[in-house]
Amino acid sequence: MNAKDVAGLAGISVRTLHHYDHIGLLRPSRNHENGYREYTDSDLDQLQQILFFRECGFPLAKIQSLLQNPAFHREEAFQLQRKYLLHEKQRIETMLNTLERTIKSMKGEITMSSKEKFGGFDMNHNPYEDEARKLWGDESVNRSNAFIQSLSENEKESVAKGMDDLFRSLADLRHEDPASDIAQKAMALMFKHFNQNFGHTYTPEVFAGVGQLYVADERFTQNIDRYGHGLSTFLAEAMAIFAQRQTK
Amino acid sequence: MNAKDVAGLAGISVRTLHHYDHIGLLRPSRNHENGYREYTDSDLDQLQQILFFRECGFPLAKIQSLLQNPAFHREEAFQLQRKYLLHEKQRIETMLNTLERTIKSMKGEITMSSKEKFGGFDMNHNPYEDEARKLWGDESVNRSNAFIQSLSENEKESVAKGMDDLFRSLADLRHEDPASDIAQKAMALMFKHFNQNFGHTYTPEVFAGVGQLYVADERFTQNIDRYGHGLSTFLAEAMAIFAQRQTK
DNA sequence: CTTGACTGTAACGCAACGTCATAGTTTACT
DNA sequence: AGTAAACTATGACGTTGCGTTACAGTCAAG
Repeated sequence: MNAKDVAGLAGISVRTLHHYDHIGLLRPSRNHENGYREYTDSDLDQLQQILFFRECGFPLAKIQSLLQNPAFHREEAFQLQRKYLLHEKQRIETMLNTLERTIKSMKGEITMSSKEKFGGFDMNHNPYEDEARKLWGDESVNRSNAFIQSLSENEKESVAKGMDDLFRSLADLRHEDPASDIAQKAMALMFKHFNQNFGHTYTPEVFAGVGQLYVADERFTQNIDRYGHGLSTFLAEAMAIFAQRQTK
Repeated sequence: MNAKDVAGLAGISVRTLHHYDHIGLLRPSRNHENGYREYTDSDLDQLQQILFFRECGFPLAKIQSLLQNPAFHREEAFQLQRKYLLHEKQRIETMLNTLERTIKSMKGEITMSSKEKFGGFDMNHNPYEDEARKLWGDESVNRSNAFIQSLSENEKESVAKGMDDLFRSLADLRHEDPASDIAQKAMALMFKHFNQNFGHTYTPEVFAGVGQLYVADERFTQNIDRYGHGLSTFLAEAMAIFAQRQTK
């Protein structure tokens, strides 16, 4: 799908897509002949996420770090966005109330205090940023997450892409033996996927480190286990075994 | 009332008030001793209007020109804002729908077309700008409105302030003889008010010209007559008589 | 009478694009 | 086939609506 059609679909401008590409928020693949942008269905899903978060008032940079975070969980994101939209709806209803009361007070039917006249305007601090931080962390998580830190800005962008799919496809394996053939083959794929997304700067040691992070940091544990109970423990072990076998 | 309290009331920052003062959108009076800003109740009403329009997505410059326009009508503005808020509420409900369907489609319960995934995002062209233009015009009206054009930017700001009150207080006079004492005294007050708000660049001839504009341009006619049927005609005559008596 | 909270202006900074300008590409139509 | 119209890409600068210092005067409390 080309940029123009995507823009039309999503109700945004082509320039906006260029911008998101430029800052690394949404990097579509390119037609190798002419360099034109080509958006896949997965890109569209990402764009939807981006626009939802944008609607919730998140700055693009924060959206980027959220989507990049390995602990990011799509359904949880949707629930957060739902909360925000319900809150917004409430605010708008308050403003409608304020409006109608203001009209009445103009006509002298009622009187309004100064405070009342601004009911619904206060949209200053959305608690959603904080909540998002609690859910997926941001700098603090990234700081503990040394291997992400080691990446250049240019490499960071595509980390989260496919993370969701990955965990989901791995969920069914969690009752297998971490050392089993099938589990280890999956780890090989995961390693490959990580390396592709992290720009080939990925050693088996770091890979195992991430596995440890999955059980050590409960934010990761909780989110990963949502794909299947015990998945994080399984992954930690399987990743460790994989790394061990790689290095010797 | 000082800036800090106003900001707290309206849920905005003091810097925002400074900004609105700077661009001439809301110029409070000053404490002559120390130059501190002092907001009257009327200023608060103006601020409420500004915030409503801002909420509707109007750029500050357009808000300014709207509020400046002599044909501006407060209740009509409220109705327009009400329309917008209802539209917004609708849009949010659509997005909530999109969200819930997306979650379901994620779980494989349903399938969604690409178009569906972006339901509710298109908030590109709000028809409210156009509607506002139809209601009160903008450049086109200002252009026909030569006396406004002749003013410096610095003088323009406070034009609309009190316009509403003025028309309302004049409405009851519309059945009087335009040449009567009471009518002419009202015209004297109106002339004074205009001069104060237009920065003393106001001659009786221009004053009469404005009166002609009130009956010549139906946008003015319609809006003014909303304060009382026949008010525009009455004003045109009374203003002409007043001007005539002033010049000889 | 000093300290701290508050006020002012001025100036730069910033996010998220809009808006050219310039140039290669594809489509549509003679 | 030729050519105009429509689309694409990449800079690069412009714009809106404030946030954020920086620096200075002012006022209330101890």
